[in-house]
Amino acid sequence: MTSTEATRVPSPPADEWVELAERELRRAGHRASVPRSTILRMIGAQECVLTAREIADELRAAGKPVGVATVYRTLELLEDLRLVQRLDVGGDSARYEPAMPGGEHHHHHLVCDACGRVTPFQDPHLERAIHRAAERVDYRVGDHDVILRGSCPDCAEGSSRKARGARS
Amino acid sequence: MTSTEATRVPSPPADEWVELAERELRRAGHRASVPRSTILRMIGAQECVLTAREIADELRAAGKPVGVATVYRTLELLEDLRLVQRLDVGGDSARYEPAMPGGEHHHHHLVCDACGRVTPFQDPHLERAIHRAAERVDYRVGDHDVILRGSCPDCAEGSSRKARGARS
DNA sequence: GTCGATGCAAAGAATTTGCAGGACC
DNA sequence: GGTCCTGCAAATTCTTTGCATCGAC
Repeated sequence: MTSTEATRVPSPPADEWVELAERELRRAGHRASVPRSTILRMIGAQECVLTAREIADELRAAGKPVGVATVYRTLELLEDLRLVQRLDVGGDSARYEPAMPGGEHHHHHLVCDACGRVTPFQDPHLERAIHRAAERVDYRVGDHDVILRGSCPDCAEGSSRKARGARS
Repeated sequence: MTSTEATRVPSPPADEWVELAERELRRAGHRASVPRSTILRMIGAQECVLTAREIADELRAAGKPVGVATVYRTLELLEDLRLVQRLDVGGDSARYEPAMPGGEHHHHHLVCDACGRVTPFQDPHLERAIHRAAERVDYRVGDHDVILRGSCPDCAEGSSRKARGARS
């Protein structure tokens, strides 16, 4: 991998994130319940973006059922504390991923139009370009989302020569 | 405005777009119906991004009521033909805006966290950075969405010194 | 013991779909 | 005249809320 290669999978903090989240939740005056901790561990363990339903389903399958409402309420809490990042890639439901409130491990996303796969990636050049762009607009910019859509390696294979053209 | 200033409101093609859309729809084997043309004109006339509900409501208010289902079906058609761009900014419903299939007039969006306003902007520098980034990943990238979130000029005014900090 | 947190089920909201009748070519 | 298109209403899906109960502090 050369220095111009975008870094794949920015490897989230996992356990580190879970502890941070529990600490921040407590600090914000919230209680530590079993269902909540279960959800936190599930989110922290996954590197991919999850929907509320996926979280609820996987926890049920794991023998630790948590009500869907609780999942949504927990995600809302975490989003307010900037501990999860909500991502709307256009599917039916919103997706969530762990985030560091300070912005470390920040990254962008590739979305496959064919299979729906979501792949995170980091790119310092792009990141700088975004910051510069943010200075040129008249909004006071805080966050940003960048989504590149196309075909993932697996799906691109099957339709290699169609070359629908990369429109801007 | 200096050369480093991002261009505000990329002024969409309006009538030009409506004609293009009708032509392309016909070319794709679809019929020209009254409700459909009405929707096309509504979309083409707006420079801001609209939700399906907004389109239906405004048309009803204008005395040209069109069923919501028809609005959705028309938007789906247009999206497939790349004549509208769907935008998920995180609200309850998806937003749509006219687009040129070739990518002309392509732009990005500023979203106000406070009032929900969506402002389009163009930025050639950012655009180039995105294209370069797209070459560094292993997806075959076609489209992209860039959303900068923060406070619009009006909303920023009221909370000027809070400076919650631009996290990356 | 108090008050936040949970779960279930009902409520809401956005979008899709089935179907009978009407419009376009 | 055969299809495609439309509108309405029912169906789906995602998310939020009300409320009685349970559990953390």
